[in-house]
Amino acid sequence: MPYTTNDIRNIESKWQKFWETHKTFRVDTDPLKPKYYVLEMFPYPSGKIHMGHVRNYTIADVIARYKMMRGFNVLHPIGYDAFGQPAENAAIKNKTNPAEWTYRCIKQMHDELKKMGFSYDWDREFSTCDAEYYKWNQWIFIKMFERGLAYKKASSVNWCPDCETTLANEEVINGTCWRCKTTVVQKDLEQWYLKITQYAPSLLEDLKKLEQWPSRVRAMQENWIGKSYGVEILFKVKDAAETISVFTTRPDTIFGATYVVLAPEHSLVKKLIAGTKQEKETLDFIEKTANKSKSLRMSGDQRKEGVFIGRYAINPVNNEAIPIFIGDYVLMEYGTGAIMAVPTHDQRDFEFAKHHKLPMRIVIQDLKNPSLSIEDMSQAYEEEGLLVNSGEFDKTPNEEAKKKIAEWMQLKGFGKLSIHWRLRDWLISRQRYWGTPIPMIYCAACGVVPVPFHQLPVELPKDVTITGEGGSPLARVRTFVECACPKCGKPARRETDTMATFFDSSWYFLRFCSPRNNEEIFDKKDAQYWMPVDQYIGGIEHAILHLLYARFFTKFLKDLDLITTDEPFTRLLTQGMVLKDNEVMSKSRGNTVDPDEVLSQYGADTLRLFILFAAPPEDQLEWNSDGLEGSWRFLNRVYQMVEKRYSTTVIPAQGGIHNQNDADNTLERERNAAIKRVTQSFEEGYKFNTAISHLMVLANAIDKYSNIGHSRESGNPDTSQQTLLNQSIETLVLLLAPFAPHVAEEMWQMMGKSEATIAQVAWPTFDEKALKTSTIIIAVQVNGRVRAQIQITPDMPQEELRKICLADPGVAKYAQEAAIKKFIVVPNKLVSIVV
RNA sequence: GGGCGGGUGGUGGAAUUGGUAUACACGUAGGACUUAAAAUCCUAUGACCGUAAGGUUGUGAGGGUUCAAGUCCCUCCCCGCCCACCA
Repeated sequence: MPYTTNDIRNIESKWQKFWETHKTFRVDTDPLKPKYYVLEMFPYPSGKIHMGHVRNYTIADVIARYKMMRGFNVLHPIGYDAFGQPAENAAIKNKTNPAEWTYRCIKQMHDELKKMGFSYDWDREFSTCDAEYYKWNQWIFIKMFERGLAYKKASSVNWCPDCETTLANEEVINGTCWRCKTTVVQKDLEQWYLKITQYAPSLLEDLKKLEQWPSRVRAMQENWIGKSYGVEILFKVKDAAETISVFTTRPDTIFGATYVVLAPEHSLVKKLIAGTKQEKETLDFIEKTANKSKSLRMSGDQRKEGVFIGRYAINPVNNEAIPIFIGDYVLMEYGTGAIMAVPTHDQRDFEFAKHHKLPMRIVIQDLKNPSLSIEDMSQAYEEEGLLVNSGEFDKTPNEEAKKKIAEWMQLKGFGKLSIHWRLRDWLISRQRYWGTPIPMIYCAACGVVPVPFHQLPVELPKDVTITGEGGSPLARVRTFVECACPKCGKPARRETDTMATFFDSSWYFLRFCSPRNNEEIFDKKDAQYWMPVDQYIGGIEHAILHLLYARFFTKFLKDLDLITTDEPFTRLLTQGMVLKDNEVMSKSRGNTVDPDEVLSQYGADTLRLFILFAAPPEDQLEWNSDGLEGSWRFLNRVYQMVEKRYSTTVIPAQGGIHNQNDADNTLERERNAAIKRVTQSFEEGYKFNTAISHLMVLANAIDKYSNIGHSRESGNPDTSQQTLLNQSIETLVLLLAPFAPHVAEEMWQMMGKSEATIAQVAWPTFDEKALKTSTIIIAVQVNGRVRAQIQITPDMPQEELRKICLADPGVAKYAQEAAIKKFIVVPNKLVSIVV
């Protein structure tokens, strides 16, 4: 019977219904069974799933199903990262409510995921916009507040004029808003921050534990956290009481410091310029810089601007008076907001010094080319060398001098060793509606007061008009804003900012452990059993933000003694992008392929199989509809193979295998080899593309064997051959089950197996002995060229092998016994003869 | 500028980690079946020379180590991603 699109629809919906009614993938905490927690990065519910989702979730599903067949208690949940701006934009556009729009999208997404046949425990499904979930966001926030990890601070923040909200540093991409690409500007605001910097040392240190993360993700996090060792050096200001502290990682160049630069916002600047001739010029410059957006200031190829402020600093190592500048290339947020400038050995200082015609002094000489001179320099010399013009440190290699000078300065009291981090505290306030309300109350008498636990959740008011203009929508809802102070009971005002959505996704994997618990954030016992996530899967775009925040929250919750693990994700897989015509598939490019259309034409199994077969999971995947057709053909072939064998005749399933001839042995070997290789591709790095190729090899072998069987003169193959054939097909179906679960179920049922669902049948095992062959073919090389293929018995002794080799005409043509210099044997692989 | 990946047939990709390069698929060509088409099946398929047997060559380029290199070492070119005035 041909296998049609209609058959597929029927088969797939039949088994989806079966899994649903039997709750096949529902799991509970069971301390007697080994657990396995597979998780994909949950989706933002935009309504439709795209190929990126399909790829991500298919990879996760195949792993989950495999682990299930290996006997693990597998937790494989799904939820929705449902807060965020698109819902507000859609609400404005469609004149609806963000909640309504979001829940409609979730429903649609839920149905699409079901059609893919993913093995989720649907009983654990939730959305972050459910009050039952975000209540615990608020709870975490208050716990952080109580420990000083959530705090309010006025500062210059990144502001997106289009979204009318603040952005975290991590959300500013090349000076633009990560969401709408509008140029980000600076604005002074009072905002809530999370003190992630307190965890910087452990976030960095514990990266070492994450051996099963891609090295590039670890490297990206390491760069982002950005630990640097250096020295804070104190420069006294000439004729003043003030001292400037500068941070440097290059103390070896201190003798070459010819000026000092402060950030324009530096707190000392106004004090130092009071009454100087340069006062007005300096103030003008500060004003000018403040109007420049931070992104513009931070882009590297900007000309370095600055002005002399009319004051001098004393270099502590040589008592030289050097001018003090303010410059836009010095950032207040990093280090101490002040630098010592060594133009000869720092490119930025070099450019600044050239522009302002400032003095330079070489303090490191190039070992290979010792004629380095200021006149000839066209750029700073940042390589290694020996110190010169550096007093007692002359002739010291600069790497060594770094340490020596740092220690010497510490001893003399000129400075102290210090460590600086690139990581900044995380700004989480958003002036938006569709997010978790920050559970804080402002009371004129009591100050900032957290909402008490029994009043949680602080629910989002339902009837709010979203216009996208005029700042936070919540601020205009009187019934929301006006409240009683929990401490003194007097009228107070509620915080109207909501949390950044990254907050929601920083701990959802814990909530999946006990999603219906309304008394606690999660059940400690459940979390203890399921955590950490054994396999996490998602896009590389989350390498920094989400993964760093999730690690931070995990560490914090561990410090609250709620969990025992300090890292959330043991193993991480970052799947590659889906491309079409060599470009990333995206709506804006208009080159998307709708999974829904593929589903209605080919069904989920074909789509799953293609997407896994076309490329290894971590690589980019080029969409190819011909390849899709190929996956369809393969499934069809296997289906017909099973149907032909099991639907018409009853086949005796009894009897052992007594392999009689080469064909029998070959098939049995291929069967075992397929089990071995497919299993390996799961256990050693998820090479699903080769796993599927091994399934195809087995299918080819079965076909070949059946064809021989039909042409046998003796007519029907005997019982043992029937059994071998059945067993091989059975193996093929079992190995196929994680990849194409619907067809596999159907075939399993057709085969009359007693188990209700193949998803719970044990994964097949192989016998190493069956992989052996009685004869093998090896290559014979003469002087590195393959000259013959010879058939030998395994592990043949060298003398015999030598005879056989030389007797081969192809070898004899190039090598005679007398001329042999070397005779190298790679056991059971090849022979290499040197003449 | 810094970090991390890559570069293999017409295409997607394999290669047991130094041991017969191109598994498996896609595509293409030829054939079978068919009134015909689709579907399916069979055969061939890195390039070059040759009717063939066979030979030469071949994993971005060039060198090296080795009996043997896609894999190791050196020099260089190109592509992708991430970070970047971070002192």
